Amino acid sequence: MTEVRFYLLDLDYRFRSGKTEVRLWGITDEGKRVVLFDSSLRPYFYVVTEKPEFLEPSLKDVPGVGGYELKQVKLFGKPVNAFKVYVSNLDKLESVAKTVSKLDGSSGVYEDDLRHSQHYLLDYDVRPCGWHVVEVEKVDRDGLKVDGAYKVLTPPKAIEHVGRVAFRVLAFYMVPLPSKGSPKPERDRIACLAVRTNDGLEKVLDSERLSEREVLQRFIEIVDEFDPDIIVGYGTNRRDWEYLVKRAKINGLVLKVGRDGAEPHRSLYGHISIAGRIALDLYDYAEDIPDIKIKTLENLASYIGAEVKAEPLEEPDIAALWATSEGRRRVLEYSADRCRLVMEAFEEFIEYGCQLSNLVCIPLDHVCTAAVGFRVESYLMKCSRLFGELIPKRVEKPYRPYAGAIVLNPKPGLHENIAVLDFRSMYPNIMMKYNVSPDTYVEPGVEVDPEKVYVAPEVGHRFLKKPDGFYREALRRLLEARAEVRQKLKGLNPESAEYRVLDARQRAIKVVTNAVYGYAGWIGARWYRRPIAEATTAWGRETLRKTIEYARSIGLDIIYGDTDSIFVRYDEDKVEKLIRYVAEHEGLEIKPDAIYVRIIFTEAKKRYAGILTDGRVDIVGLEAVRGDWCEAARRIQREVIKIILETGSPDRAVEKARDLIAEVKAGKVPLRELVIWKAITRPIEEYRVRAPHVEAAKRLIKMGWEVEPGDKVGFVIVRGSGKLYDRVQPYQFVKQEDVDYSYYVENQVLPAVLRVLKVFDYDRSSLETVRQKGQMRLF
DNA sequence: GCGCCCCCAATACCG
DNA sequence: ACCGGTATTGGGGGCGCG
Repeated sequence: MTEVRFYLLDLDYRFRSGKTEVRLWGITDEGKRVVLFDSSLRPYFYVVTEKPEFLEPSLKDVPGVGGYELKQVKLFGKPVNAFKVYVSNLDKLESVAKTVSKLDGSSGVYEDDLRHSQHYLLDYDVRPCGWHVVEVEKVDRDGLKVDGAYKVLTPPKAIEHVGRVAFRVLAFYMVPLPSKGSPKPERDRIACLAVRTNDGLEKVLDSERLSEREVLQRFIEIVDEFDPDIIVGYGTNRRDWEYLVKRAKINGLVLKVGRDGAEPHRSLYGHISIAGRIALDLYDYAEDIPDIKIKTLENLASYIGAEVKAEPLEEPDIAALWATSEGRRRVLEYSADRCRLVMEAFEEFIEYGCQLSNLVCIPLDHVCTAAVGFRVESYLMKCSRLFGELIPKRVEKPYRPYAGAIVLNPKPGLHENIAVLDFRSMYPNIMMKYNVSPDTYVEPGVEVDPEKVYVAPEVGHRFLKKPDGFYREALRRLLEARAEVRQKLKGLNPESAEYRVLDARQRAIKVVTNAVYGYAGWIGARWYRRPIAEATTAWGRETLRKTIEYARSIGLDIIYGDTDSIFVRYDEDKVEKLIRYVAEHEGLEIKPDAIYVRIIFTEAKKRYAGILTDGRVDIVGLEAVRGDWCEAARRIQREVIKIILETGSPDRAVEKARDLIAEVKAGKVPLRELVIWKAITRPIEEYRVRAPHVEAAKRLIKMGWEVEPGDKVGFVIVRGSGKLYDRVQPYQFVKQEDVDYSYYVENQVLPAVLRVLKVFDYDRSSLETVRQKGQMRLF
């Protein structure tokens, strides 16, 4: 018997010699790559019953049931009896559960909808991207690409951090050679494949110097020799892995890159899995960053501050470039550069990814693709075990909207010295304060001593004051963990490795904390309870109203407010007084978040721009920060805002605006700045209207390009007659001379600029005419 | 046939 | 495949006008 300390990379399971065997893929504290086999968890599900003695005889007779035990568990906080039913053959679990659910005396089956590996993570003290200690015995298991294989004798135990894990990381970037439109693996071969490892290997496999078969062969060999723990790329879940697998097949090869010799495969959740390794797609990372409007690798690179060295290429140009030796050189350079960017972005991401994976208990490759709701849910599932809560099924419920937050009408104009006061984590703290939780909710009609419940304003939902609800406990753990991490951060050097880890940890905790309220109101949630979300926003509105009322009563001038914030004319003493009041009377923390030296409000809510004490300009909600306005309009609006905020003089902004507008009018703007990007949100045939971006998408599709929901299409408005949708072209096909500049002036730049200038009583006539040498020049 | 008004679908933002 | 609140644009229909 030996003791092994290991970091868990990934886990999967197999049916093997009559048992369901979980495979834990990890790295030991000695840097050995290992796999641990654990067959101790028998597949199971629960059946809830009111009359166990009535259900038991028939349960006994159900074929496939391999034992059961009666348990006291909870369902939405309500104690219930349930049999934990073991099933010897995992494949039969579904059908056995179905049979059992129909037995007389059954009040429903639970947890039959969880995968075996999920049960393993829930029931054992095991977390992905975390360290564990385990008692094992060495076994022989051929054909696995590991330094050691072990049988688990007693289930692993999570332990505190042992040391840094030194992952072996391989980045790759594939360039296909499309013949028409989007590249198709059945038709179009690979041009080149750039590979790079974090121990210094850099290679571009060129299908001109080698054959495509040799390129793929070499790639498989590199994976085999280097034996990476993580393989990372950009757009790999959606395209590259499937492409490589298919091209390999066409070339008579099998893309054996798994540590068990298997090919990559698509998992139940949509991402690509590679046995024993983590397949990461940084596209998913980019998707999580709202500041990146168009999710290209270049934009991700510039977001993280990485330098793009090779000239970006457009996919339609690849084939033509590949035909010449000079062009080919450029493609090769491009792929190598992109591969480097993938590796740099990986470095930026990995700490956060691991922390998130560990926190919510979803393996790293899957946590990246998982939507926020599922991350929260996974966290709650792990917490639910501490409560003896059964995990509810996802059941379809009708959508019923409910009231949300308050937004105040701003006072339009230019204001000076404005402080923004924010509630710290308002919704999570409200949920904790009033014990808002699925298991403390008292249904209408149930009689309870009014002293024992909190009653939400406006909506009247009731929640037991005691005991602590499941959400209260789950949120408390998050808030306390974050506070603890932030405390530790204070004493650390921001450059240190430990700081980076802990900072990533606190960011991960924050993301999950802030999503719990939204989760509770999501009809797809296992723990969906509309009254929970409804009560939370009701208390939120009440809290903000009371705060505003008090602020006014002490003479603070309120300029604006949204959900959990108020903007007031900064008066230090009064602000202090307000903070104390909120702490004492609401039990919540409000803090000055920012102070604007100057701030502009239009008539509209959720749109303003201000300059901070350090000179930074903040733009919120306006066209300048929207991805669906062309860059020219955004840039000119940004310029106007900047001048007004820095100088306080709208006049000067108007002058500058005239010049910039004249440039657009004269066509002195790069085409790139005229592209309008809009997302396609559904299959194209489902659109009921002829919108410009939809027409642009249709044109792309006609030319062999794939446009799927979630993709953004870039289009330009060209000269001609008819509706806009008659004059729209995908930007790739537009020549500068065809551009309809007057559209851009009238419908993009002027609206964006006037939005701001109207606040100062300018209208389009102030921008329209430019007096020059005594002459009127009209647009 | 044209301009005007209103409504609606669609998108992206804020917190 | 996280919530509700919000602003905005462009399409399209109905209406009056002559």
